[in-house]
Amino acid sequence: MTSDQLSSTFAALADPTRRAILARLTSGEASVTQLAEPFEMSMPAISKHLKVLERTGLIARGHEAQWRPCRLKAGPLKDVADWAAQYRRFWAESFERLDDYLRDVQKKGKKYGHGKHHGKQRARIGAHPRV
Amino acid sequence: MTSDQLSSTFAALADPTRRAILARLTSGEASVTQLAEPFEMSMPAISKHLKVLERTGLIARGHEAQWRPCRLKAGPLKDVADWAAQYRRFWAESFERLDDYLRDVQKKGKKYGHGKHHGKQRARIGAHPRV
DNA sequence: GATGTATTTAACCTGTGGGTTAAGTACGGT
DNA sequence: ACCGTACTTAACCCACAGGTTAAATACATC
Repeated sequence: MTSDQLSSTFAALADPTRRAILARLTSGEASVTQLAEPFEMSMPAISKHLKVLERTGLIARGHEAQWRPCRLKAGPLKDVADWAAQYRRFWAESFERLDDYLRDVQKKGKKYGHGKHHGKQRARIGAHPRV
Repeated sequence: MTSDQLSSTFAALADPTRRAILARLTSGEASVTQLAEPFEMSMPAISKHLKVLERTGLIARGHEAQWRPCRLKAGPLKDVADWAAQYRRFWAESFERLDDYLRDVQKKGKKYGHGKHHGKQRARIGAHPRV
């Protein structure tokens, strides 16, 4: 999972129309026209959205007569979930308090660094998350 | 959690520089200059990235002398994790096979609908995900 | 082979995202 | 008071995302 793949996945998910399409596909395969139906949007627009989702690997497309049925491919969503899970401890309430405490402690030491030589800061807890 | 908030969070996370900044902030508060240091990018560029992260609620900023220390606010990441978790069963390998089976079953029934009257499809498993 | 349906492609418009440089603001130290 | 440091704002550029309409493609049916 390269950083670029994650970037395109997030970019794809940033559009509510595309998220709605994914949601719709959880109840099964659907044709382009069926997917377009809930939206006040031209077919080519939907077609573009589907192309984005396909490039990102979030859907796969079939080829039956004149239909191009879409089905959900949730693989990249696991990457998203895994990425976000790295920050789990930072949204846990208990950690918030711990963080405040650690910040106070840190305050006693040297901060930011004035002028050219600012010491590299150390990680305080756990390993560094993947980007 | 409105759909728009989720959209801006995903949009914010779609940029690798911003994700790197978040990762850096897991090891504690940092000044803008410190955050900028790893990147071959002008300060204003970093400043803009921070503004995006702040608007999205992913960081909060302090005000100490001429420094604007940033700290991580992981709240929105929980929303991301929760959203992605809705699709958990779709990336589980076991489900893939189940899905294939169900798709075959469905194939026996009417498909897509020819002409005007295509029947509304039913959800097959569980509830509909939030968008 | 003409017609209708499903979908994509092409050409185009507009807004915005991410970068730049240059100037402005705010603060501390001497 | 002046200088250096930290950071933001302003003005600008360019690429691209998301939408449009109109035309092209692919297939099924009559």
